Amino acid sequence: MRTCDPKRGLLILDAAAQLFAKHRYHEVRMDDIAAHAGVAKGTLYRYYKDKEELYLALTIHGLQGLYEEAHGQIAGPGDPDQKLRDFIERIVRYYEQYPYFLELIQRIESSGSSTSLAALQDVRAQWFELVTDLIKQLADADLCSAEHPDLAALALVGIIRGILRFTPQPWPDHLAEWIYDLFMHGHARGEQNLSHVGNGAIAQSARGK
Amino acid sequence: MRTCDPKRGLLILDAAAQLFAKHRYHEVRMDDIAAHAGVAKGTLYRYYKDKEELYLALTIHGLQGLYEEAHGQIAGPGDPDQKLRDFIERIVRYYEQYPYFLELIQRIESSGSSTSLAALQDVRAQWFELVTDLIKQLADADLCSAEHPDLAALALVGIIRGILRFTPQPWPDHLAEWIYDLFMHGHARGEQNLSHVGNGAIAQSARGK
Amino acid sequence: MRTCDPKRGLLILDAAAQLFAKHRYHEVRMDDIAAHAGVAKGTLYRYYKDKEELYLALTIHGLQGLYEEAHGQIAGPGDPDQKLRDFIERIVRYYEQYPYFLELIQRIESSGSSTSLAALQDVRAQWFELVTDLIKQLADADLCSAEHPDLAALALVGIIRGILRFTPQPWPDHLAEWIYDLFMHGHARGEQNLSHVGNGAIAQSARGK
Amino acid sequence: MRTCDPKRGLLILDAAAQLFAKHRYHEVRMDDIAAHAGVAKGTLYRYYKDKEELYLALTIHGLQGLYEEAHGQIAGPGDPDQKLRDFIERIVRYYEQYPYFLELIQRIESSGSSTSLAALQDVRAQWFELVTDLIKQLADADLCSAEHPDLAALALVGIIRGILRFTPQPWPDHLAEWIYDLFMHGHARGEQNLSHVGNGAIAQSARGK
DNA sequence: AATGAATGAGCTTTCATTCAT
DNA sequence: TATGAATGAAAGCTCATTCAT
Repeated sequence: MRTCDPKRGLLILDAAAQLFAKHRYHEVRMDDIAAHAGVAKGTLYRYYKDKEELYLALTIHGLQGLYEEAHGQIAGPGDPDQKLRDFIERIVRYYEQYPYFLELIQRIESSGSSTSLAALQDVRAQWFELVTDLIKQLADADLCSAEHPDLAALALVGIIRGILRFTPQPWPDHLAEWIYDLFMHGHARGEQNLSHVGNGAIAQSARGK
Repeated sequence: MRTCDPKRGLLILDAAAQLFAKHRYHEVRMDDIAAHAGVAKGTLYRYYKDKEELYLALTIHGLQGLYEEAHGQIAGPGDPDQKLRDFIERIVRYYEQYPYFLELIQRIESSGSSTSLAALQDVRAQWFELVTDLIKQLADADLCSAEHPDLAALALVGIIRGILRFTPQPWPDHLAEWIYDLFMHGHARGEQNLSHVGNGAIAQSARGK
Repeated sequence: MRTCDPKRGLLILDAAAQLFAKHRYHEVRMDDIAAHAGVAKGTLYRYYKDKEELYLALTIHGLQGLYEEAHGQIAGPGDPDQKLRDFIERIVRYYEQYPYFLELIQRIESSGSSTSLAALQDVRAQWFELVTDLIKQLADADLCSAEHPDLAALALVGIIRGILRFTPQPWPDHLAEWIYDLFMHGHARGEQNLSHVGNGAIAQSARGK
Repeated sequence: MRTCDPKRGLLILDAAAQLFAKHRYHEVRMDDIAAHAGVAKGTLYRYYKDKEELYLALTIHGLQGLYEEAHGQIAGPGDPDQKLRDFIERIVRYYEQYPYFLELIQRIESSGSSTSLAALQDVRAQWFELVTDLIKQLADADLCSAEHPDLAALALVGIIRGILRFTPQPWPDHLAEWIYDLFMHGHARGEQNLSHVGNGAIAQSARGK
């Protein structure tokens, strides 16, 4: 749709994000989104062809934002190991700020036939390429295995997702670092790596406080 | 949910599983499920109160099945390290056989107010307790860190989910083992461990197995 | 649509006919049709895919009915001249009974892309073929010109339509006969042909009584 | 309807005419008309109160144009028979030039409550009076029946309409003359009169013209 | 006066649920 | 008990109309 006023387009997206994060797709009514965004229902359809496209735009927007945040740094020069730490930190922070995105990202599905579905595929591919690229940089610096960087990327994202999704906010400090350690060094020899975390906020929250 | 003929109840569940795996909740119509199961639409309502309950029953059934498969072995005696390897292997196989479950498991959401929602929470808790327990066994045997077994459990499940979900089948041989390695030893020193993935079972002896 | 209960299908069609005759397409709401037919709105969609198809079915049904009434007699043996008289009579009567059809017939248009649009074309072609055939029979019996039977058919239907549509009911007796005379002998020498009508009801109604 | 710039008013009317001729009332959107006329949507409402009035103005405009073309000649002195021939010729030509009018004219319906509906009734009455008047002139000159000039008028218009509407352009030569013959002399003795249709103007002298 | 983005009433359509058979 | 036609509440979507610019 020809977005006339970009600001309003984002206003709608933001309202939708909050609702789609709390409720399932079919539980969110266009009326609700409109009311939440403070616009008329018809306006939604000026900016997005239909409910599905609004939903896709939302997911794409989220991925895009995260991608753009990370891209500049990862693509640039620098120590790959530090880049990885920063990257994880960044995602954790992004989720802290936009917790609903965590819910949205996992609802990406083989939906209909919308044209903008292709756009989503693109951003997603772009995103995974970025993560894979980061891991390749590590491998090039001999900091990790050069085998299956793609699987490693999936694993990394899986860890982050799995932990953040089921750990209630606010998350403890050093969570990002803990994730880094697990990904790089594994849980088997995690004792020494976790030492600095065991005294921090993680242990508290994880043990039910 | 006065299940009259249990066989028919499962028939319905199975039909529903296939549809819910391929399409989103709101895209699956009760008509479709009925047609797929070869029963009349009204019959669905003899076995499940409504669409939501059918959906929950489906997820619970899947989790339960996986839980029961794993429980006997994990709870029993034996080498914790071997148990973990077997456990991962088991999940990978389960997903190989019931790929739709992979989709279903991540759709567990803060749904409505259904009474059987509690049942789902229970199975899920039960399931995570099982995984956490396994990791504790490892820690007791001094095979891994004793800190944050719950976070480690989330990470493990996250890795598995992340990889299986986005890796098209057929999966490479020894995928389960690769996951085990990553989880236990991390990606940093993964080079030697990964050599066998996709090339057959070469590196098994290298790690003393 | 798989018409389950044909009786109900006609019930709906009949209700729709009355409404479409009095109001324009966009002025008739599906709610109205449902209420008029004494069924629920959803039922309409069991029998007809959408509003357009319901509308087309209606027109087709009307044409079909008129066609079938006339076909048997025209196709059979007999005096062509008498057949023509009977035919006109028949249409006039049909319109008397189903005045709404008069309105519907002229709304046949190059509408959407519905598949049943083809069906409509068929019935219409069938119908005009019937009239043309009748005129050819007259020509074969040397009762009229053999030239342009198709144009003559169009003219005949045009006369009937033009008169009936703008003449308020109840129509005078012998109207059909007057039409026959005009079509066959023209208005120039109409005086003697109309003699029997001038004393009937036509003159009364036409002159404003 | 405070028409500010009459030229623009006609521009809109012309754009609307083309669209309403090809599509049904509810299929034509104000957006379409505006786009077609090259003006903004809001402008339409400066010239016409609402969609209905725009539609009525269009029909009235068409009828008015046809009326004005014909009026001067019919009302003036001259041979009634020749006037009739000219009249039919004129309508055929008018339709040839503005085929959409043929579609519009038949969509005059018991529409809403618009005030300008009365105006339409007026033009229509005016129009039929003109035709009826012409036929009365013929009767006065003893060239046709003096009975039911109103019915004859309806029949004449019906013939023209019926033929033009369903005969694809380009129409055969002398179509107007053929219509004249049918109306005046009927189809029964049409054989000699019709011979020239499509074969050129042969039979003119035969009828003393 | 002209514009066209915003509006929202009201329409079509869907589909979970019911219930007479 | 199983059925599937009927239901109608609820949703998505449209588009004539308005009005700030």
